[in-house]
Amino acid sequence: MPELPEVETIRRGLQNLLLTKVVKNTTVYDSPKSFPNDQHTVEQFLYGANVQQVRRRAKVLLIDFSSEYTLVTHLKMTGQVVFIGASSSVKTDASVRFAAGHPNDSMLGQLPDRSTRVAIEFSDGSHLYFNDQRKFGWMKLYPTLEVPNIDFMQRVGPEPLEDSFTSNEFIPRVRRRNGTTIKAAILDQTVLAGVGNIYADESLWGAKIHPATRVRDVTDAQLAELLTCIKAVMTLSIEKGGSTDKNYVDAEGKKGSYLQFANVFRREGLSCPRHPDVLIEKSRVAGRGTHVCPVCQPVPE
DNA sequence: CACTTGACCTGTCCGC
DNA sequence: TGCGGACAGGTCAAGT
Repeated sequence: MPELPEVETIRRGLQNLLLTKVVKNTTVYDSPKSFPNDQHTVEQFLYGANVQQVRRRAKVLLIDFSSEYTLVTHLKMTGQVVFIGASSSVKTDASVRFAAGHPNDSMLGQLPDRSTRVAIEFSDGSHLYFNDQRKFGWMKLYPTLEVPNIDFMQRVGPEPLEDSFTSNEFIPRVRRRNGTTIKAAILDQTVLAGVGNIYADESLWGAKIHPATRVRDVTDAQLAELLTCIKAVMTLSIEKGGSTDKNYVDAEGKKGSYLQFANVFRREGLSCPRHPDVLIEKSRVAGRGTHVCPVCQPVPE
């Protein structure tokens, strides 16, 4: 679920809340993919270190510490990050609690809970919880200088929202996947970073391209329009705090409301915004649930 | 090699 | 009501 806009929303919230926080302790629950580092490394390079900055690359969250180690987190599908401020006597509310990622009901209860994979305690008594129902996500520790050498970082494509990323670069990268469908191509993280199922469907609707169209059958002009739509959709989503289907609030008490603005995603059976009398259809493309307007996006030959 | 499918997991929803 | 199966969808490994 968390795609680029969701992780960027998380980054912005944590940047404000975590700066200068000092790590006091960590607890790893049932999370076989997290902290393969030996306990000695975690203790030596995390404990007593303070947060310098919070970065994002693609869908990966990067928390840099003064020890020149970086906490690298991938939320995959159901991961979430929850910050709870020091509150032994102070009542926990939106002013001290930040939650982002895939929402679930447990967020309204006490943490840690059944889905908690990692808990980080800071010296002021606040906590950062990494929760993940399905255990696909992970949290690992790397020397900051080695982060660019991680396999994923080596292979992941350009950031779509960089002004320097234009159709001049986008088109040849997509055409490397000429034999597959346009949806599979933009979901490929080595082509460009950060597009997941929601924004793939939304941007393809925006560019009026059927997701199952072979890349070779999409014109350069259409690809240029598609990139424009990817940028627009992601920019709007970040403004809206990302996508969530259940209610939650971030540090400022705002909801991630992008899905209210979605044109096709999870709107099967509802009317296309461009065609009030045409209903959105759902099918399966590139192994994912896929939403299209059958008039805007005619099925390819 | 290029592309597609399955595995990783758990919770939820739907039909019988 | 209970139960089995489909589904959710990011990424990597395995299969075609």
